[in-house]
Amino acid sequence: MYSNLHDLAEAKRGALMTLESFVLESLREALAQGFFLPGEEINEKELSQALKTSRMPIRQAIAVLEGEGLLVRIPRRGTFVTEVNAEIVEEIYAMRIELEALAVRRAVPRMTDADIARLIPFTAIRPETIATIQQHIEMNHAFHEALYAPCNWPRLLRQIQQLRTAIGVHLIHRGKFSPEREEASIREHRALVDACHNRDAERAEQLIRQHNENAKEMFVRYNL
Amino acid sequence: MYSNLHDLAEAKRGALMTLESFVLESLREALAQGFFLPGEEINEKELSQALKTSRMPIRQAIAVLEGEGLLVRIPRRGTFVTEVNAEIVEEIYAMRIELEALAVRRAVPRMTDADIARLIPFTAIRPETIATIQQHIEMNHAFHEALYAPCNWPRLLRQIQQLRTAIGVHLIHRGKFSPEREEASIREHRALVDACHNRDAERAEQLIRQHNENAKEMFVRYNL
DNA sequence: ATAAAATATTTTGGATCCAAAATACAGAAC
DNA sequence: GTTCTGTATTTTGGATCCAAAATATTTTAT
Repeated sequence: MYSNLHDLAEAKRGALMTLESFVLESLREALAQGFFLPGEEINEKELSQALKTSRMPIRQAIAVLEGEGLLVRIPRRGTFVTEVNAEIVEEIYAMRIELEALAVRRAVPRMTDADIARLIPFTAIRPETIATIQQHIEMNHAFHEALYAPCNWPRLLRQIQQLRTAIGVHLIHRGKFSPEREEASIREHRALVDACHNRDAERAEQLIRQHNENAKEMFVRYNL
Repeated sequence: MYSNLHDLAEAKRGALMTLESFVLESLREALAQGFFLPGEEINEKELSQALKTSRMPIRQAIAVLEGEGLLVRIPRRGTFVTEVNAEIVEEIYAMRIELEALAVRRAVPRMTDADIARLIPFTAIRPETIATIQQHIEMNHAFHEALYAPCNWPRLLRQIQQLRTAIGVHLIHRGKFSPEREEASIREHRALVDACHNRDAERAEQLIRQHNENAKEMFVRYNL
């Protein structure tokens, strides 16, 4: 549905330097928000009409996203949102577990009090207030971003971000919402923040590994 | 220099589906072979003349490589080969250590006898026969590719490949060649092949971590 | 009615064109 | 000689155009 995309896009129009980066940001956001189904075909013309540009910036942005692994182009056939099957989920989670462990290991000793303060609000969230998958993903995203940011390694952060988006696309559409998992997830976040507070990197790493293992477990059990 | 690039490119011309993928492969290869300096500017027009295409496929390919992190574009300024400084080397090696450990851990139990047979020739290489950085990188690349391939996870393999290329670009130009390290490296490869032969994934993982730690150590000591 | 073949339409990949921004260059002022 | 300013050139970003391939549609034959 390209009309939703149009609305979301209009918000950032003009704020960015080039039309290409405008399209890029819009597409990234749309992907993260689940406007497209995994495996869905992306039509350049429709996109260019929705975003009111020529096909050029679209083509450029699509190429970047292919490089990032979020889209797949098949020559002379078209562009498709990266498909996620059981095997790929295993692969992506395996990578995430290692990279996010690395990020936490490095972030914890570098956290300022302000960094930790930013994490506190997430521990106060009451599970009942999270009603949709979108909210869950958004909250989760914000928490993990804040948790890893102090590691201050842009490539690592970008890679984690990309792997999370790839899973997110799938989650939004096929994901069944489980209040129990939601509660457990927030409990695990709390434990993580505690470990950060004590500047216990080793414990934090262990917790983030377990957290991701649990998430994967839930994912493969209910969503595939 | 763009004339070398032209020669290397001609070899694959026509074999590929689209001009864009032809340009993409040529550029990737050129980067890996050190035709460009880290930080060097890429001129679209010159490139298109060297590869005898219009600017279109060049622009597309550059966008893909930006998505992969090998090139950086600054709006209205130009495209540059990703710069690598001491901090970035630390970051890339840290990611490599985790991801390559993961790849080996998964690859070893899945190796067929044929997979292991492919590794044997590398253990027989005599250090004296490796004379240039290029040869070193090429040999290293082939060995590691063969080592990780059986893990059969395309995203993981691609990511490792990208991180290795990013380091390689730098290594070729600034890298000082050390016969002692060369010898040690081949010894470490031999130990790795032994571990594979015994299907000892744990030992292989420990060895690849140490191998990469040593390589990083050498890199930061002599090349920065 | 179904399958195959021919035709029409859509859509991608590539080339060219144009405008605006950045860069390089030249000349003037101090 | 150096610095500032105004001009010329280069180069990127975007739009449009075109051809070839793929897809959809219609026609024809069985």
